[in-house]
Amino acid sequence: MEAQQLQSPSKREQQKEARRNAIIDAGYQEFALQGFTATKLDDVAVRAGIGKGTIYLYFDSKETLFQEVIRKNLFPIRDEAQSYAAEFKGSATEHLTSHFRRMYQALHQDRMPELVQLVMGEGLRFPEIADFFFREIISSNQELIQGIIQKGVEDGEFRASFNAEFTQILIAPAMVSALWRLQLEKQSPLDIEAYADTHIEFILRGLKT
Amino acid sequence: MEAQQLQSPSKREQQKEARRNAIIDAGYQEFALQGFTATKLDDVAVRAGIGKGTIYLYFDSKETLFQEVIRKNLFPIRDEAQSYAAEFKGSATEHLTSHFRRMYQALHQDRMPELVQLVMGEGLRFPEIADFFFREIISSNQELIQGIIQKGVEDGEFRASFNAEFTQILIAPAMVSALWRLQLEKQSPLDIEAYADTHIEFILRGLKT
DNA sequence: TTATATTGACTGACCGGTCAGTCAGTTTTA
DNA sequence: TAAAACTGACTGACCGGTCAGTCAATATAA
Repeated sequence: MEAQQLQSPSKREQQKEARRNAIIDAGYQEFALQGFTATKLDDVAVRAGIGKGTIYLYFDSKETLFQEVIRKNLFPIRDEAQSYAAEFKGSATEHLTSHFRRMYQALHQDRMPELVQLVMGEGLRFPEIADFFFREIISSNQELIQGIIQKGVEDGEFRASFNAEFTQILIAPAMVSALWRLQLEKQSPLDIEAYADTHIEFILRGLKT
Repeated sequence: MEAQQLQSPSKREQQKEARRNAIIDAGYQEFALQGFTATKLDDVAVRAGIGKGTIYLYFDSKETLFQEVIRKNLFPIRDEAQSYAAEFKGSATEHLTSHFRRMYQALHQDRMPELVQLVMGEGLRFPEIADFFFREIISSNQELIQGIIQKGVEDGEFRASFNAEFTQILIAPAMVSALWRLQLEKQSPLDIEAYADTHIEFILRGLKT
């Protein structure tokens, strides 16, 4: 029995895992659409195709579900960025360029802009999420960029005088582009391709020796 | 009698104006502290030292009050920036430097970081506020910066190849610094002075010929 | 000047709608 | 058939918005 469980989860366990993911998925879509406070668990349940009570078999509270939604959706992005960076072969300039290109791609795919707004607008009010977000996402990205810059300095590609402590200066325009696309597109459409090009060129120019 | 009313407002009229401002003030503080959705009009009333019903003698709804709070607090900043820019004498480099210094000062004074988060997180969900914010604040600031850059290009201080359409790239790091200060200070304190210095230097380096 | 009438600013108890969270009963699985 | 999973009607707290009544400020009358 135990051996069988280790080899392949029972039908029940598979079902449970599927349910859990369905709820997180539905939560993601509703939270992204409505924001945390305005999201109704009834709607999440309908979207997941289950009864509301079932949610409470998998999560303690709306807040817990919210945290899990954020977690589950940001982890893959971080992991992918890290493994990509670890394997990258090329100059610091090339690396930085491709890192930011991938960042733009990630930030504008699917419901990421909504997630950015969610985290910035409401998420950071939850200490747990602010903590998680900083520790797992921001820090990781900062260290990654700092690593690239340091290599660039060592190789003589980048100047040493830029205070690499402040990677926010490099990243912020990308975050803002996601928010803009989401909320101010009507007032003033943004050509993300051109924006990203301009931004990356600006960064390189600011860092080059 | 009528003459007297024109010269100095009656006691009632003074009272009315004072009340209105007290409510906006109280609303500002509560909204900044709790966010729009979580703010209770009861609390606003208590803070303003009045009954809840009174709010509805001055504003149609919670949303209207919110709009007025945003408006009242952002107008002065915009106006000051505009008149300062109009009178500025000096090179484009000096002008851009001082413009951004003033922007940092404005963004980090009083409850401005909270206001930034409020607008970015919840405000933009209200089309009216997104519209107002874009039309009265962002546009104005963009045009101002574009003007400075253009002068810099004409005077040969700045390169012509930067796409000045994307002023967001220049501004975003300042906005993000306000959010950081507000929410991520615990995880990783930010030295705003040094940050602003680095940012401004980075901008100039990116624009200079 | 004093007494009376009118105005309108203000109040807070109240109402109706909403929704997170619960639990007794039902269905599914092993 | 026992246990586990699931359900959705229900509850109670919450809160934006209302309105009948109060009272201070002002206008009018005596």
